[in-house]
Amino acid sequence: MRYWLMKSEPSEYSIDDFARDGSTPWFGVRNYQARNFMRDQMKVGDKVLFYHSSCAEPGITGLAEVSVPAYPDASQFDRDGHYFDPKATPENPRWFNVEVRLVKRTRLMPLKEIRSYPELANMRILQRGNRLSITPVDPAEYAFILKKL
DNA sequence: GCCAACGTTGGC
DNA sequence: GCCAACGTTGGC
Repeated sequence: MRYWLMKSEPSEYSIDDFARDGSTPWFGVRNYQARNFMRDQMKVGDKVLFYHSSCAEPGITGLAEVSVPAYPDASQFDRDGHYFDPKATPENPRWFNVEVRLVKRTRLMPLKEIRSYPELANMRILQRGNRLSITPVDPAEYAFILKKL
């Protein structure tokens, strides 16, 4: 089993939206590395830290898990949508998404707090210039965060 | 709103 | 295949 951190801008999709929906397709990822994680590595049952980014208080705010393995992201075929990709076809899809299920809301663990723990110093999200919206999390890091939540 | 960091695009 | 230009991300 693997562990992941998935970023979402609360103005796009917040923990409240997630709690309302229960589960959601993680569509709209348009970065090859993040796509490859979903398509090639993420398995049902993998644990996910749900993270609010680009907002007043960025941080971890929920625990989730992969509920459906990757399949072609429907939004790439929607001509009128924001995520339309003219180079993608149903025969040759370019983008994929998994689905994730919210396991539980947690208190907000702010980015500042994450940064304060030496145990978490190697997390991808803390590295300079990191912009990946989906990053692998070390099992020990995940366990440490669980304990602190 | 600013700006550093990074990915992608496209001309050559 | 190089690399400058451009767009996006995301913390502050």
